[in-house]
Amino acid sequence: MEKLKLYDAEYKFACLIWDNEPINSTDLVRLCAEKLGWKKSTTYTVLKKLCDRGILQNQDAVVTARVKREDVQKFESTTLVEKSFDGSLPKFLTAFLGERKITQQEAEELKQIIEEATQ
Amino acid sequence: MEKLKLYDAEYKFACLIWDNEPINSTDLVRLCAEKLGWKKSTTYTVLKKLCDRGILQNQDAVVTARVKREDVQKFESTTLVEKSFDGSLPKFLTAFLGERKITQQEAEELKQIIEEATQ
DNA sequence: AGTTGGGGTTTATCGAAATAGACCTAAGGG
DNA sequence: CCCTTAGGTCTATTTCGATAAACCCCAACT
Repeated sequence: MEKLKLYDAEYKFACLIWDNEPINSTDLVRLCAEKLGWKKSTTYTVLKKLCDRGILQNQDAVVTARVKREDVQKFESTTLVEKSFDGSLPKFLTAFLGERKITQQEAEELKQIIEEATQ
Repeated sequence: MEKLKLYDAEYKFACLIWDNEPINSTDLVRLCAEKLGWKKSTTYTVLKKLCDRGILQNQDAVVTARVKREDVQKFESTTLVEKSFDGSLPKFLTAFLGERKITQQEAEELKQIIEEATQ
């Protein structure tokens, strides 16, 4: 299950599905035409690839996701932190914040999340 | 100056420069051959592109960076958070941590970083 | 004068992501 | 019975990131 890597077009496509599943495939073609400017065959091509990779499924013209959005997000964020920050979350956070300032409230929220992940 | 986006090969290359600047271009060719398995022309091709984009510079065969590693890292992390998490750092953090647990010490470090960014 | 090595540029190749064209089959309506 | 439409496949085409081949200039050395 290591193919959680989605390319840009695939990711946008998957987002439409996460936001609308379960969705009929013909409706999906319409939606992609509208939101992404895709032709019918483009939609089916990408859909098939993601189905083959086990990310989505298409049964009786009903498309659903087999992989949760959070799993893909986690994969992406982990990949970035590993690639650019030695796997170090503090390094990531330092870079992300830079000179940026956050409000008291955001800070509390973040600390809460950290608290909950502390063993 | 909005072209801080580096592709994978470009990023690896830039890392070598950040780690070794200032570096003579011929030495850089050697280094890339060793570390990345690149031919001379590959090195010069990528070098030129990054110079044209203002990321690096090559003056009298001495290569240096014009953009700081931190700026690229900040751009990358910001881009990810915007693309996948609505620009919300808490959402990112939640996804990144998932079921993962962190040690007391890491938690302290993170909270410290947050503290410093709180206005 | 010929060769070697440093310092490059210009143009090409190659694979893969992104997108689409052409075509196919089955069901249903007039 | 023909035509349309839903639902889909298979095979291009286009684009671009990654990599390199071939070539060029010039200074130094022999």
